[in-house]
Amino acid sequence: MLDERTRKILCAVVKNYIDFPDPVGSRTVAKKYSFGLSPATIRNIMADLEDMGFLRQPHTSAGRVPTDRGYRFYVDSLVAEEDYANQRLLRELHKGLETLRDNIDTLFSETTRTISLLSHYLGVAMSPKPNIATLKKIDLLRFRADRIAAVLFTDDGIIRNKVLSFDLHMTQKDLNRIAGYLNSEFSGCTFDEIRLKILKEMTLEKTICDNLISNAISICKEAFFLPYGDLFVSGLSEVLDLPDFADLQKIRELSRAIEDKHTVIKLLDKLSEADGVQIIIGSENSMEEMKKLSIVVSPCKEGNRPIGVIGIIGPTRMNYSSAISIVDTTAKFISRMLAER
Amino acid sequence: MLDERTRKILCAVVKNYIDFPDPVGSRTVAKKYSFGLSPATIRNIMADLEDMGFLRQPHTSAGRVPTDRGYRFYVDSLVAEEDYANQRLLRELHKGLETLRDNIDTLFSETTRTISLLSHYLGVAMSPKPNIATLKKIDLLRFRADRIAAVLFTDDGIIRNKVLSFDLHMTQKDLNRIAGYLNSEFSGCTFDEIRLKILKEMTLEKTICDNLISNAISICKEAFFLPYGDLFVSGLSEVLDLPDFADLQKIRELSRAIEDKHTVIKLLDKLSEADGVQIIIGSENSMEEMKKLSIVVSPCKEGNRPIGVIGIIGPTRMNYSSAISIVDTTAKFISRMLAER
DNA sequence: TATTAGCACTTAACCATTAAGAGTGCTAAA
DNA sequence: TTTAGCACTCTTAATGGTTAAGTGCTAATA
Repeated sequence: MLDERTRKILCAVVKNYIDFPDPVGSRTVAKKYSFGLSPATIRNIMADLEDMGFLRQPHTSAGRVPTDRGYRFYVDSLVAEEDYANQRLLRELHKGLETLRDNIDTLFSETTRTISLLSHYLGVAMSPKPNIATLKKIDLLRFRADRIAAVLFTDDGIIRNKVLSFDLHMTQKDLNRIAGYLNSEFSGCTFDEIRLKILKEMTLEKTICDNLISNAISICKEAFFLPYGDLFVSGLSEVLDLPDFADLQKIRELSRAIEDKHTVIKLLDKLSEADGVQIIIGSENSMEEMKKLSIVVSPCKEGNRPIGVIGIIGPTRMNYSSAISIVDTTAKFISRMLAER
Repeated sequence: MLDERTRKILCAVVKNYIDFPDPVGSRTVAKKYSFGLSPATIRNIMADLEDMGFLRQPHTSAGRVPTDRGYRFYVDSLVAEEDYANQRLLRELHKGLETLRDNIDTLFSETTRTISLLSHYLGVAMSPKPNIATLKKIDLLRFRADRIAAVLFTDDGIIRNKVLSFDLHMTQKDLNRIAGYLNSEFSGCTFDEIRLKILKEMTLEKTICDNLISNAISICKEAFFLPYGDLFVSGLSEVLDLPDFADLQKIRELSRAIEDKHTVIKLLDKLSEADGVQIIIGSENSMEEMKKLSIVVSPCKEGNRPIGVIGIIGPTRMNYSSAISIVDTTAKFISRMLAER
């Protein structure tokens, strides 16, 4: 569709605009990216690119600026080169995160910090949601007079606990028996499956005479309904230095976007099951507040199972090359680390 | 020191400046706050107040603006009136937080959201730090091949768990015995005390022949060193609408201030042991990035024991009256809720 | 036919100037 | 002691002129 020369000029414009936040003129392209063409020729080509929707002019007689479609073209033609920066990144990750292996929340929150420091954009991470984790073991422990603490062990290696109110008095022995029953019944099932089973059990309505089972079910009703994965964002002070957010309105939009955690979680969730780095540019985004931002994310996986998502949020004028490489390296590092434990 | 009339004029200036973000002129004060004095007289008094350091002029021939000292005077003379807004606040709190009682982290993060929504400033909260909690019970559970999960119950009602690496193979029975030993030894002690005891034990150096005790100690070495209380901040998009943060530099300072979690935690920590609402105005703040911000905080207590801190961060030109009332009401609400469980 | 040089035109950004408006300090009168 | 009046200061917004960057178009050129 685009011939070689046109393609190169488009990339040159995008690249230059990423490096310097001003509209790119034909002269600049001619000078900096020795095509052996005069500004006039390049002007013609740029006008074509504008017609095709890859570039646009902020106003008549300004230089050109990439559209989201232009960025998309550039990104697709990018091969994320594993450069020396990755070495530095890996060292950084080792130093900062190695000890956090067993505390997923801290791990993810520190990861966002590291990512944002290195990329100078926002670092984001979503910790694993419980519903596809499979239960390995449940322990029930007495706690205060009328409370039970359910400690849930899952194959994602995260220990979750939930406090349940329970008016009946039960000894630790009772609880152990119930836990034993639940383990035999549910271990190996995912949380989703367990919830389904419980609902079925409850609708069966057969008068459950077995006290143990009836108690077990009331416990389950609460225990397996856990909060969704958490969202971590950091690096606001990094992006405020970018000229893209020099204007108050932009900052407002950005902060509204990242404070709407619920929507961001849903967004990241969709991306958590794919493989490798994924990029969403500006208007490609379904989330209203994000239509002027780009996202570069990668799922973290332990084996095949998604265990969270990490990524970068920044302006559409983002250094995609470096962002991709940082996200990719970090996601792989974390995946490897989690697999090793 | 200040006569009645002077005091009233000072308060009028501060109040007006809080309501409208422009320097306050003598005419405005004369008109709006019927003192029965002409602008000229008020001008004289305002000049006096400036000499005394309660007001200042942004530039010659502008109206007056309160200094930090001026705000301080105003705040000290404020009686936080429990007004109808509190009723609304309480309803809001009931609706939003009641179900979260047993999940402290979610409770605190939701609280910041509620506070920021109501106050239109930043909501902050620090969840309890573990070091002054007293241990009620510890359970040790086998987990994967070489890991042990320590589940810690404390009198602040929070269940903490920590994963320990441990190369020796131990059965659940072994662990139960060790847990029993630890419970008999440490329950009723604060984490601080426990850490001290362990250190002492370790330096005793007497060849510990008892396998159980030696294992118990290695477990303790890890188990009782827990991450510090967490900091929650939300409501950035609220404050961005304030004229006080109309300028980029201010926003940068603010975001740097709240991203430096470590320092903020230290700051809040200091305030967590006092009683009731505390207010720090601008330059009174020891934290460099906060010298242009004000903080209104209150500890949450369960009985006598601090269990966290909640508060508001905003510009020095803050509606102190409403901020105080919101923080006070919320802190009391949470304290009561925690005590009831 | 594809490229280039030249030129008129557009626009934003910058600067200085101006005028309006708000508020002060000072002085003199009440 | 308070107030009225007035000259003065400073900010803000509007105005207009200039500059620099960059375009689109046309005509010449390889």
